[in-house]
Amino acid sequence: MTPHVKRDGRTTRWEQHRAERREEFVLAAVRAIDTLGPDASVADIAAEAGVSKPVLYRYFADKNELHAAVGAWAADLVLGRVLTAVLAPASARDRVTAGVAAYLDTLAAHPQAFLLLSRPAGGTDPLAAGKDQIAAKLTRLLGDALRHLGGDTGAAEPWAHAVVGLGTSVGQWWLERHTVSRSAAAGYLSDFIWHALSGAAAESGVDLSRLDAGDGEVSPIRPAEPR
Amino acid sequence: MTPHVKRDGRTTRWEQHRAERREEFVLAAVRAIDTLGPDASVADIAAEAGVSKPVLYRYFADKNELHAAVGAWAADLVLGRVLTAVLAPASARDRVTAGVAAYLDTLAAHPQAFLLLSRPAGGTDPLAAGKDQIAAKLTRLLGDALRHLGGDTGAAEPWAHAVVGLGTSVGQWWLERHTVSRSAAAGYLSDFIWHALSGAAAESGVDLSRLDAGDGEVSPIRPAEPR
DNA sequence: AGGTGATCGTTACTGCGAGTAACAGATAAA
DNA sequence: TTTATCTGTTACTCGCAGTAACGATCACCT
Repeated sequence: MTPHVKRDGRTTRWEQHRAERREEFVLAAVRAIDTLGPDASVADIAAEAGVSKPVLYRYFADKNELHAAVGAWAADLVLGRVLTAVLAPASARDRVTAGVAAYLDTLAAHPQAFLLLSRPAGGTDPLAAGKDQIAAKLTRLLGDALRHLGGDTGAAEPWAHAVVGLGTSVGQWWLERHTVSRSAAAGYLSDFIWHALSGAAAESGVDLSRLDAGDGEVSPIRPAEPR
Repeated sequence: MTPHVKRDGRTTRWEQHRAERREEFVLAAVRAIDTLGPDASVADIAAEAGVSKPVLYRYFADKNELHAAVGAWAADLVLGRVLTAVLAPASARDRVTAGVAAYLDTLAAHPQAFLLLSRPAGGTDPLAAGKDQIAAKLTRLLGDALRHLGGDTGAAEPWAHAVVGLGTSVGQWWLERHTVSRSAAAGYLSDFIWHALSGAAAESGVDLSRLDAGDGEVSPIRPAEPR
């Protein structure tokens, strides 16, 4: 891990700076997308950041990578908010409800960005990245819970993807046509998720509603692990 | 509704033919996408159909419309298969299971096309069309069931979107990494959906497992209503 | 028979947006 | 002072969506 070829101070001194600028460009992209919609061109984003295209391309190999970074940013945002809500001490059901509420709040703050989030893989890899990131976290969460309760841990991954897909789909629907209030949407959504999980638990003889917070079924929040 | 301007035989005689050719082009698009992946260009599709681009553009205003048509085609396919499974006479739970199995079978037959299906809206309207079509059908189905059972019919639409999103997300996950067998995936998926629905029903005092087929909670399959 | 209105199809273009080349200045480590 | 790496620019290439313009065919109509 020590310097490989040359690596004198002239090489290394920029590294922190690079990370900061990259982050700055991601935020500019989010701003541009919030304003211009998810089809904002690279030139638009560069303009929003106050630079010209080639500068952006020094930080991101192509548009997909930029989009992926935006996806990761959004995923961190939701994950952070939802996890703090879900891990708060309360009954299991209340925690689900709180998590869903936090989710919809976050969506409402950046509608355009989240519409982008729901446009995932062609065959290549546009920005499923964000969703996968969330799904991975959820998989661990569910897996731990299932193990703790003695259920079938194989269910963790499919269910995690189910919850993510369900969330993006309902979220998108709610963002596009606001036919119901946020709280109503949150209610329907959390009922659905709660019943799915607790019903499955009940079937293996576990009463989920007795599960309390801080129950060790989940690891603490970690600050956006590097990709 | 009688001829508006001129409409002699020379105008009308093509109408059936147009519909047939359009369908033919949709199938060619499906083939091209199955082969070349979801990023197949319009030229690729035209080549697959044995024509040149402008011909395609006589039938579809732009690429989105073509994609939307592919989405609609796929939606019809799944809807057809899933509905016949779901409407077959059996216990409610078995019907859910059968529906999910039919769904995964259909996915497996056209993986590429369905990966395309899950790449929906920018802000414009790429091919959310197909998903919306399914969601609409599901909304009616659930709405009728809820009304029949005296539940809150407002839940129908969010839940329909939840089921669609859940299905595409898990479907995509399963197509990309086949980490579990089809039947296992089907099991996890149908458990999830079944518990979500029956749990919600139970909460309003209804025992869903007593619901039998042909219960009038659903209208018969209709042959792909024109858009 | 001969004109007409619609299709069939082609090749060759425009135009936009992603990504690149090439070049010039700044700054701090060596 | 040289050197490595950043800063940034303008002006290009190139691929693909979509269009223009043209000619052929064939059944209907008069």
